[in-house]
Amino acid sequence: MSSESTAYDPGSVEADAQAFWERTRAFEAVEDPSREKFYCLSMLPYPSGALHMGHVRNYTIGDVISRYQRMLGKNVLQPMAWDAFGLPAENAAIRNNTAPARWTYANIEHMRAQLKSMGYAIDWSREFATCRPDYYVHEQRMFVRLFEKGMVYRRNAVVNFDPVDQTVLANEQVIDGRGWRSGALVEKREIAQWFLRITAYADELLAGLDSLPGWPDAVKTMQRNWIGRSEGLEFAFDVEGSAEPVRVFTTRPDTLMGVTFLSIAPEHPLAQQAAAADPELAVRIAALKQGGVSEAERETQEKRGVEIGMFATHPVSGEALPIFAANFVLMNYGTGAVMGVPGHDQRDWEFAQAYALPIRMVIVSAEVRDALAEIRQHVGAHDDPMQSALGEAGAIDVVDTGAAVQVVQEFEDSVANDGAFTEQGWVVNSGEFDGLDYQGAFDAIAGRLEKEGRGTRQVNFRLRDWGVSRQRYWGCPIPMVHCAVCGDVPVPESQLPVLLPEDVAFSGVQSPIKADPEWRKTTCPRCGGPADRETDTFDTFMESSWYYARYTSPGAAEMVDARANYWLPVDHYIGGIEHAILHLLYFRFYHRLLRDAGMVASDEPATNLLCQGMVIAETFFREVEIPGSGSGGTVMDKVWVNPADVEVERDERGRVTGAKSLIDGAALRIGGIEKMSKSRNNGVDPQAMVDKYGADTVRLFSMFAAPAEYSLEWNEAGVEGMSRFLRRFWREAEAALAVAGDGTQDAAVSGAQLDAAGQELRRQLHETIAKVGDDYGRRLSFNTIIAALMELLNALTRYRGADAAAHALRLETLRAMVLMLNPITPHFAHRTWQALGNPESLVDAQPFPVADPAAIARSSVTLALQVNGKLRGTLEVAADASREVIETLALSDASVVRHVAGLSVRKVIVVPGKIVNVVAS
RNA sequence: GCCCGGGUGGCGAAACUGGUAGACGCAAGGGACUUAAAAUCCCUCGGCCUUGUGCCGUGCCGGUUCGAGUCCGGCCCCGGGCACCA
Repeated sequence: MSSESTAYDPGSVEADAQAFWERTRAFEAVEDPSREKFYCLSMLPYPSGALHMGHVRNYTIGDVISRYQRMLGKNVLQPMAWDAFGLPAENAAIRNNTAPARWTYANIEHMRAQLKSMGYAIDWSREFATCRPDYYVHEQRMFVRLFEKGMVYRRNAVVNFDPVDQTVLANEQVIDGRGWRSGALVEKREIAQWFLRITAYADELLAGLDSLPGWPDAVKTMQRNWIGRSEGLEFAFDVEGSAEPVRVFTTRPDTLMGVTFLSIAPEHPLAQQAAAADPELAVRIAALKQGGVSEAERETQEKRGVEIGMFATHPVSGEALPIFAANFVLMNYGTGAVMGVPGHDQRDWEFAQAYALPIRMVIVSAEVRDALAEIRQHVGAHDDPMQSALGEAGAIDVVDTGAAVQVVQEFEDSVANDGAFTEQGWVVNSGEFDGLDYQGAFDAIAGRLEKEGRGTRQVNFRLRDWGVSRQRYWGCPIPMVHCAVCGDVPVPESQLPVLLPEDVAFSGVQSPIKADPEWRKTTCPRCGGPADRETDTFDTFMESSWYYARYTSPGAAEMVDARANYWLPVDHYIGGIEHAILHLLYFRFYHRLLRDAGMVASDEPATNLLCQGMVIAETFFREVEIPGSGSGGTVMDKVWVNPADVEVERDERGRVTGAKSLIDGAALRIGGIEKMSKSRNNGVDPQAMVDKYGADTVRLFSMFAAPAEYSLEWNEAGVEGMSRFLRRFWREAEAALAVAGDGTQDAAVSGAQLDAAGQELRRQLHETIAKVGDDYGRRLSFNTIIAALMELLNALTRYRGADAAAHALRLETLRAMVLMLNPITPHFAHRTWQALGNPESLVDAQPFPVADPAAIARSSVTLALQVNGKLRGTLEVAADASREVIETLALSDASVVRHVAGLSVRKVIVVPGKIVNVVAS
């Protein structure tokens, strides 16, 4: 920009600014204990091929926070890396007949260039890819050290198994209970896997949530529920004809007398014992293993059970209880067995209905308890009140107890017909425990079983240990050796890393390191005899659990070095809400592992967290006929058309009435707004948007269109609106410079020199400065920042002042606006800042503007005037007007007088600076 | 099924601590400028009617309050997660 008129050309503006930042190494962060640090971290991308809008949104939010903190004078670190191991590389390798490594590295090159074109203030000197040995060697070393500490163990666990392809499937690869490639019904299969003892930290991970005021409540609540601390009783049922009892855990020992059956996992030893003795039963039990392992599938599939022909003994009543192997009980979780209380657990209730098992009510509401007590007075204390109430109702004095009998009858009907009574209540039908409340019955029943040596009170967690074994190739090799003599032996640190070969032929049927008989051959580090390497690789959550720490210490010989404690914990972490539980829990867990290894000094990895919403877009499709399977007919299928190739049609009120293809003009159907995805072909390519409008416009739109936490609907007309705003700003600055010369003169303005319109503009400027600073720093409300700056530009455009003071005010306003816009549109700000007469670069810690309190002060305020809470007008009063004065003015207002006519005024409520409400009746 | 969110004009949204619902932007309609187009500028824009400082209106039903988009109870719908997608 110069004093002669030029159009805003984002291409050259952005290229210049990016070249300047690169040349001056503007964003390379250097540890400096004399300065306050700010570590701003965005979740690292998986290099899937090309940047998508979700990345753009995530990294723009992080960049805005980073650049704002930098303007506050902080020493900001904003790094980037690549979460480079994972399943998609294997799928792409099969599709493209290439090695996963090559595909991954090519994607990284492409996506890095795309990120750079967005102008993010990233310290690229700290970049890494997690698939490189110099990254994963640290992970392997950590693992063998954790093994020595007893934090790692190996046991059997269930996986999805495709019986046709003979492979383990990820949950994502199981669709409607079938393998995604073979279509075969998936089965559960047990295989040996490695686990990290995250449950050893369950209490701490739970308690630590209270020390995170900067995390969203939704995330903390989800994590609390996921960890799921509960207090209960673990106890044993003796089994007739078996030496081994069945152990169960329950949070509801008060319902013990309502147990009418037991459910065990199909893999439970007792089920296996029964199966071994009866081939037909073995087949039926094996059939229960059908279906995937995911909780969602398990909980929504039909509850099925097989009676195994064995009976457990009720520990109090001695009653024989049938034992079922059931598809909803998993061997991995808890004891692999649960007690069945159909009266008070909904799943057990449904199971009992399906298998005609008795439903016994042993807990009732207070109302029913009272009704039973009333009936008891009439039938005598020696009788079972419920039996009497129901069985001998006719014999009871109907006048006195009819209502009570009805209450009990309705309760019983509801449990019999509508479902279990799952609330806590009072115990009935339970002999010596009758009349106790939840806690009383818990203590009495737990106490009795403990005294008999049959059970113990236990704190139980829903959280399970972290299974880190994956039967895949493209991951970090697990550094263990299996020796026939010595068992499982960790690879000595001196022999690390265990390298993953990258130059492999990959068919997808089996991992190359499993297929290659040579790769696994090694010698036992302990006895020197022949041994096999572990051929499983780590869960890729392992890499993403500690990458944030590695950024602080590039090149360190260990995971991190002393630099980590300068930067950590992360001051602001930004990523998608879909990571609320798994990633963010592993992240918090791993930080504690680092702490307990003496590598970091803090307890939590990040003090503030922002979870951004998804990016969504309209979908369009046309229906086509494709040949149907089988007898030669056709079926309708949908062909999805990208929004970039669609023109929507509207009626004269702006409502969408239809859509047609820009390619062939064909009419299209509108499929609704959904998450951007390949399957719906509604992804909008960020690169195309940057090429067309410039990165600043794309950044501006993605920050304006919705609050960071909400879904963001991509809408190209909206992008054009953002482009218009920047062009208007550019023109306004040019016009100001055309009058004011080169803009170097002092722009300081005192309110006294300005006319009323100038004072009003200056007030709005400083109110905007105050609001925008608050929105950036405290509220993280970026859309309202942009709206406020648009309002200010509208006001500036309308301002007609023409004297020297007015021109100075224009420059003051424009300079402040450039600074306020800088975090969001940094290229644009870089150029306009210099044009406005500032020789220094904006990026060099220009302080964020500070509001002038004198400009904001008001002499009068406008109050809303209400009668009985309904708006009846407004009232202009002096800012320091007393309550009495305001009341008097309000009651004499013509509109108020009219609306209270015929009523008497009861009171007048005055909320200073806001409203006056006259209450009349 | 379970856990966590969300629902405000034709659309994205704003209303921050219970205090003037719809700022800002998009779309649409009308106008100006222009040979024309683009660009730009101006006006209108929740619904209803009796056009009034009128009535109704924040998913639905009920409650608390002088006052509810905001708080409470119940329901409906949509989205995220559910441990091997990342």
